[in-house]
Amino acid sequence: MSDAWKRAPLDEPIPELTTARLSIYLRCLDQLHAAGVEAIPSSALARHCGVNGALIRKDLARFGELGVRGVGYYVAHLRRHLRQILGLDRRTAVVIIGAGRLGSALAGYGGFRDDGFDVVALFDTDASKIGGATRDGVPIHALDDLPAVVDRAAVAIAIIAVPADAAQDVVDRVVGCGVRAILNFSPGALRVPAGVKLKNMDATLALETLSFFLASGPTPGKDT
Amino acid sequence: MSDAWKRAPLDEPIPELTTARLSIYLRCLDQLHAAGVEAIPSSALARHCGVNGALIRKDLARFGELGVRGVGYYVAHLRRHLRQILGLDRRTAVVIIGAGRLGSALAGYGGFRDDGFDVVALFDTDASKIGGATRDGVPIHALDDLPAVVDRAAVAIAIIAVPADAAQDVVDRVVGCGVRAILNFSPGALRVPAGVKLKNMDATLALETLSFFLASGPTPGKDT
DNA sequence: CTCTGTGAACCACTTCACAGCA
DNA sequence: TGCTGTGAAGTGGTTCACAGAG
Repeated sequence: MSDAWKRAPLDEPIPELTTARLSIYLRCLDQLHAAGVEAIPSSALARHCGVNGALIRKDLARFGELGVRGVGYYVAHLRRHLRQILGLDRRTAVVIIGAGRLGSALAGYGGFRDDGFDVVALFDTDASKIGGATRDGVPIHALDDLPAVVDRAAVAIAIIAVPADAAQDVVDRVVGCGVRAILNFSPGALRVPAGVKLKNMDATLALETLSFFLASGPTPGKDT
Repeated sequence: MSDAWKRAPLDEPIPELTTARLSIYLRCLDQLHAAGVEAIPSSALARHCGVNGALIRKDLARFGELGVRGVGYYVAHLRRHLRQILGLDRRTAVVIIGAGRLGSALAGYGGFRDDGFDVVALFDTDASKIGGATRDGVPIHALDDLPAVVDRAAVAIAIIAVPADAAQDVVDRVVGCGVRAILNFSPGALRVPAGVKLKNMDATLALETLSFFLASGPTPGKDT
């Protein structure tokens, strides 16, 4: 029974719901920082981003004693800390597979760049697109060039924006290049080996969820 | 198979996680149906879509006794039933607010139509776009015409694809037109009144989650 | 026999409540 | 005093295990 149990970073796994909230806290803090707020108690931050105060404290306490008793959390300090925890204190290279409409739209979205993510290239199998670039100047490569680009640009994340029937093959190739984080926009389930993180953004699934809500007599429910 | 299915205990609310899984089950069933499978036990369906068999039985049992003991579930029958539960047995009119790159890309995505969702119009405030149409022939209206179109086409779902700083205002207008289901692609939290279902598809949030995974020593975890 | 439907156990996350520090 | 950090209680969803229908 040891007494000195330091709240060292990551001694136990962090629930994904917690990490999603960290991003939300960070956005609130950005606003507060811009508004010149220096410190804020969990209760006020909670009201600001619509969650329970105790939950914020528990979430943050996982990463050390970030707060100050009697005061709350120093905005600038916590902001810096969260950015570091989320890996936003450095830039991350991202590739998009599929230079169709969705892939091109995502490549041109400035929100990613502002957040530390650089879309360094798109990939496609359409010969008429290969060698070109999007309207924003992001080059479009042949899918076969993926390993070389991933290696050269130290790509950490791949975004999948290809038709459903090509998605699994693309994922396999991406994983084969050593990419361990994938954001998938295509519908349907994809398999990835252990150690690779796959996050799905399935718009069709979301529409069906809304359709169910409408079909089953709109009962007031929580939003997501 | 008898049509004498009992009206399920819909007296208690259905968890959203359950409804998301219903969509997944349905997709599996579509494949099985195409493959000519007539009936399938929960254990096999479970393996097929990567969840626990008991969970499938619990999910489905909420809507009545859909299975047959000793046999499993009849594919065609269950498929029809799930489509009805999810409200996919009829077509649903959808509008997209924001005729930028993302909005246009979504308007042209055939997957929605195949699933029963018709994108009937886009809306924008850019005068140079208003009165035109997307490459797929979907008309682009002025945002001020929203109430008229929603009314005329019986629009049930709105997709938000506008910049973050315009999102809340757009949502308020959409809700004001009587639309009670919203799919939001813009980052940040939005407020909707009770009785309106809001579903967020925040790509930046997803990228940050992946970034956290990469930053905190990729521990093998479940995918989403 | 096989497989569903379901109570009970289990587990994960959230909220409550309060000791303790500034 | 006001607030954080945290054990304890509460909540909700998943898995287990089995009675019972076909």
